[in-house]
Amino acid sequence: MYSSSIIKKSCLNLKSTLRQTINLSILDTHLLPQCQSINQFNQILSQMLLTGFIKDTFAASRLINLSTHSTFIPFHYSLQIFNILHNPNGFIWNTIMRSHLERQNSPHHSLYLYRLFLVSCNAFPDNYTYPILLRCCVARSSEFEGREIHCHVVKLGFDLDVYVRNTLMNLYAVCGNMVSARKVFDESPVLDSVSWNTILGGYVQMGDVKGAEFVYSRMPEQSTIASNSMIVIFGRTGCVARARQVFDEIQRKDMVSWSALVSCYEQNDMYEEALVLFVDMNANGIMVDEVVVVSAISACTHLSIIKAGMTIHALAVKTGIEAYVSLQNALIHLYSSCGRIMDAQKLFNDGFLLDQISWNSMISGYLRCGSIEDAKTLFYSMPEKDVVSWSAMISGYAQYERFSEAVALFHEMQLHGIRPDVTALVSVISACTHLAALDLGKWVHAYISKNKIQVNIILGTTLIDMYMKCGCVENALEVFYAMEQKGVSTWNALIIGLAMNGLIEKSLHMFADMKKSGTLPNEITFMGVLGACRHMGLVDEGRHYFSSMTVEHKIEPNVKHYGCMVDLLGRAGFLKEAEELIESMPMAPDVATWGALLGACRKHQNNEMGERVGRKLIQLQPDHDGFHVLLSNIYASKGNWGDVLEIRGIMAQHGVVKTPGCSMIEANGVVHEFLAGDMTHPQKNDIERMLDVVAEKLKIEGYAPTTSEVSLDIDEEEKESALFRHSEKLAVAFGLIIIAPPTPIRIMKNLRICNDCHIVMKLISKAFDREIVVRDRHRFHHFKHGSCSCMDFW
DNA sequence: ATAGGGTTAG
Repeated sequence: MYSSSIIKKSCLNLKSTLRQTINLSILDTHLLPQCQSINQFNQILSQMLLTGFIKDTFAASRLINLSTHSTFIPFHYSLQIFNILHNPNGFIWNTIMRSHLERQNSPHHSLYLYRLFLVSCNAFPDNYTYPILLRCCVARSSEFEGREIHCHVVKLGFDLDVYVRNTLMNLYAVCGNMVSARKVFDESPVLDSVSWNTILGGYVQMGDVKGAEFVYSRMPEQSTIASNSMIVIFGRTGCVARARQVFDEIQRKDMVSWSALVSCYEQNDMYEEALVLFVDMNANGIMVDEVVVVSAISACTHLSIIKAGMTIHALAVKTGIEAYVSLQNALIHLYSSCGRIMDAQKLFNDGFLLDQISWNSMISGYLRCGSIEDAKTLFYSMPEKDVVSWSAMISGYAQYERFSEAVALFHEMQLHGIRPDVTALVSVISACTHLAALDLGKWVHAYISKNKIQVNIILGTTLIDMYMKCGCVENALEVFYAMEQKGVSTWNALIIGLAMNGLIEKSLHMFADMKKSGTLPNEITFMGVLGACRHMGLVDEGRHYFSSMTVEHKIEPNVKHYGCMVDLLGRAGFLKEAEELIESMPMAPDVATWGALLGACRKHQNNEMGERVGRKLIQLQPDHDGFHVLLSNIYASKGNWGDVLEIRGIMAQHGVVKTPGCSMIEANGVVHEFLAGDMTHPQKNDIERMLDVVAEKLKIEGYAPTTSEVSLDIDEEEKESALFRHSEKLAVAFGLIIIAPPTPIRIMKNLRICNDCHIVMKLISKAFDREIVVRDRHRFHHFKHGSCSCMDFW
């Protein structure tokens, strides 16, 4: 029998052997990385449990440290080991708290453990503990908890440790409290490079250029890191030249130095410079990573240079960084905004965890290339829609003239409680303009005022345009005068709008004001000015403005300007001069130019020229309905039914269908549509009766229908009845029923108002004492007391 | 006796 002391002794020997073996062979620092799998780890762990070696705090420390640093060991495993340890030392506590923060991203657990740590036996927080805890506070962005930790630091006497002080500084800086951060900095007995970088980084993050410059200028050594920070803050505050200067002065530029400058250019809309620098960076053999590549791609997107973008994409693939989400997003944005929707779609479909911007840029990409349905499908399948998604979709509808859908979506957006941004507002107002939905337009305007939304140039101009095109000149002027900043487009909307509403003198006056204000007129402005002259037949003024374009403003007239002049001259009866002007044009006259001349021939009954021009036009654009109709009208007015039939034949041959006249009228927020001869309206009986009343009253006023323009070879009575069912007459009858005076009856027509309807509207305005506003495809007619604002010239 | 901690930037 062995005595117990011998057993004890041999056990001790065994233990020490084991300890040495295991300690040296497995737990030694240099051999630790050899543990490569959970199996190997389990072997070590079970050996230690079996031998009781686990109770050795030093060995346990190594083990815990190993486990928390190995990705193949789940964190809860480490936690279990921690829980069976009897007396974890400070090192173990620190390790497990750090692991909670870094691996679990649960800083609150670390802070909770700290409380247990404080009351545990045989272990005390040390100077390593506090940087961890302070990082936890940063992760929770809790300055309050940070202050508490700061108190402990001071009480326990660790506040002279430079690591602790640097972390404290960082905490205050991240929480935006630069005063406290600066206090810690200023009161530090020892400052190392990290201290300087930290305080500098704080100012950079706050966007405090002065603070950053102050720190930078006083640094004992302006490291690359610090210079990089300066490039960043100069870039963010628009000081591009200074950023460049700092960059040039860096002795040893690293990847971030280059990258920061690329991004500085990119953020300041200097996309060419950004790309040049990116190329330069490559030429200098600097490594690139996903961040700088994203900047470069974004520059390509802004410049719409798809080729460079694709080259960079290839570079990214070669570098092996193509899987980064930020890069995927940037590429999707690039491809979708450059019209390569298929490439974008592929990336999008393969993409994983793509951000909101990708969804939005796919939607705008689809819309850009006209795939509205795809955009719509994507829009409705999005997990989350933000204002940008809604705005993109609404403006897409508006751009493709799907105005009622734009308005409907705007309403839907309201129901979802999304506050519209300026883009959405602009789109919906423009939709209102086209739908003549004045009520909604006014509502949107009120919404803008109520919510104090800044009316920028675009929004203001859109509002002016809307009011002008709805015939509300006063409201338009009000918007105009209230605008702080005005652009060319603003003046243009005003000039064109006034002219359109018959206020020619005022329109030309505004043009003079515009010149006085120093805003340079452009091609559109002259469309408005010449248009104004045209509306009133101001031939001399028109000639003057036309020649002033080249002489005074250095603007070459385009086809449209010529067309306008031809129209002006032609209408005034200067047919010969008009035709000569066409022949003198430096560019090929377009269909509209000839069309203007044809219209003039019709008006001045120059049938010889009319037929010549008409035939030419039909050849030029065989599928245009208007010219056939005009020409056929010329024949019809002469009773030349044979030629009328021939034109009809040509029309049938080319499948030309006369665009049906269509008038819209808004009543109580609902837009009603009437087609010529269309009697499908639910209130058709009332309308029918009202038409009879109108006919009665007009007869008293001495009205006789102008049937000569009806080019149908039918008898007079039928002609009269067809004439009396023109869409604008149906609309006005409906308006007389449903809109109570003194509200004007507002009608919008797709074609130009015909002569007969114009007469009828004047008579109605007198006989019923109503104000009627008709907007045809050209301009406005304000009927009041039997006369029209166009003075019968249109 | 011993291991471990902090900052910044595109």
